[in-house]
Amino acid sequence: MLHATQPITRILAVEDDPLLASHLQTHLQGSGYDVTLSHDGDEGLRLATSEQFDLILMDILLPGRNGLEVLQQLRSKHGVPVVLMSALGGEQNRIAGFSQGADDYLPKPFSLGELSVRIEAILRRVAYERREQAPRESTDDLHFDEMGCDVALAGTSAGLTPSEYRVLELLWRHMDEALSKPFLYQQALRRGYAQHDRSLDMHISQIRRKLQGIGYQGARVETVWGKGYMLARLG
Amino acid sequence: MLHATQPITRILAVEDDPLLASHLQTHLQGSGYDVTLSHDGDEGLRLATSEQFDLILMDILLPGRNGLEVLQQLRSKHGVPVVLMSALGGEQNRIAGFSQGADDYLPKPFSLGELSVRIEAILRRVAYERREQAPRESTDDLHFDEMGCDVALAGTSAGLTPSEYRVLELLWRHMDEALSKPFLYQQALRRGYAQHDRSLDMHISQIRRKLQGIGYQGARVETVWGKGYMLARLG
DNA sequence: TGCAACATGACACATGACCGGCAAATGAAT
DNA sequence: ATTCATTTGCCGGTCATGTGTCATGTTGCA
Repeated sequence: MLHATQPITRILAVEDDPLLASHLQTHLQGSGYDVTLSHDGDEGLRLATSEQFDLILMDILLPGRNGLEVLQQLRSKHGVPVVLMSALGGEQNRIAGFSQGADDYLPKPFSLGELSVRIEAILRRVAYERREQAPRESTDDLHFDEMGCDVALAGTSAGLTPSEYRVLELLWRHMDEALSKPFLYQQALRRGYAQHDRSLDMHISQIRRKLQGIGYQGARVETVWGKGYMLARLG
Repeated sequence: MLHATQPITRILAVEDDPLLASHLQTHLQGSGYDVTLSHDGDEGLRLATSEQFDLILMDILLPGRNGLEVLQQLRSKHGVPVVLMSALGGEQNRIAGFSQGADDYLPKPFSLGELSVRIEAILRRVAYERREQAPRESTDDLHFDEMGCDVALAGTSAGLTPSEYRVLELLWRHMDEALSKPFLYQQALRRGYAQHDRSLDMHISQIRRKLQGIGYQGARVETVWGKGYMLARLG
């Protein structure tokens, strides 16, 4: 069940039937997801590896490369959750799908409601696992509120905007490591970096101001001249 | 398989073919359900709205009003799970059914075993959702009248409309938690959320007005900018 | 050191998305 | 036809975000 909008959940739907694809898109967008469509296996694989998605929904029977092959390629590198769909209801396919690492398998026909329920279940599980694996937070450190897109220190929240949150979260995950502008643009702002784009600088500026505003002393956003930005821990 | 714990699950089967209807009744009663038969669309709709069923099983091709129409009428008020049956196996019909809010679609011919499996699955899912959304302990607070679709405070009722009631009930069940617009649209208005849809805002506006009208002070509907709405406890 | 080229910080403003309220249109029920 | 619930369109305001400009700081080179 989707309660609040996360930093925006992105779903890649790989489905060659235009009618079904369109319905998937409409329904999932109505449920608050950012949906990208692809109509064949090769393009799907390219998108899945080049951009960042929270979940991939894929037909098995596809032109180009079939869903199981794409899944296999994906699993060799990525851990992104994958839901397979297929009209081939046979146990064979189902088992093949799961053994390749699929997270769920929907035999056609299925209802769009059913689809939503499964997707939400998987996203919930993934979020839970991530939280479990996350390094423990010390009490006097920043607290990240994934749902609310905000961070807080000892109860006072910084009032970050979603973009600011995504930037800070990236920096936080790569503590003490310089991240390039192109990388930050791609991962946090979801677009390419152009030479005179000053958006990221604005976000950095705001993040600095807001972190100072709540009196955070644990780390500082430092600029690595000509390279990018880095969140540096302070002693 | 049905639990030993009652209450008995009631199913309404709307099917004009007497032979199939009889088979459905026999089989489902054998599985422990209380089955009511109806042979045309109008009567089916009347029964579905006047009595209370846990699931409705309905043919699409019916004398009187066809299954899709009945479903549409039903969905404007009820959330009862509906399973459609049809000899028309086309994608078109299937998708039409789902987009009207059907919970499942069985292309004829189907086995009675298959039917049982699907019914079980749906009932399980609905039970699960109910549990998820179990209402919180109501103190000496608002009194929810599920049947009348209204809430009251110390005897004075707010005069909510059905939609307003469903929205408020959802917010109530998730007290102090921001609910996204897509979620509220999906759950309370039973459709997807599109960008320039103002209906929910209107309902929220009315709910605020009516709650204030009966002098309710226990909680307030707050807007979480860019996220959705939240019912926040006060005091 | 002095200078040019460029990256960055800071500010103001433009754009578009989101929200509240009103009024009118649509739809369903009687 | 009338009434009520619900949806849609519009206006004005606010917020998130991107863009343009200028000031400041850094780099590299003479």
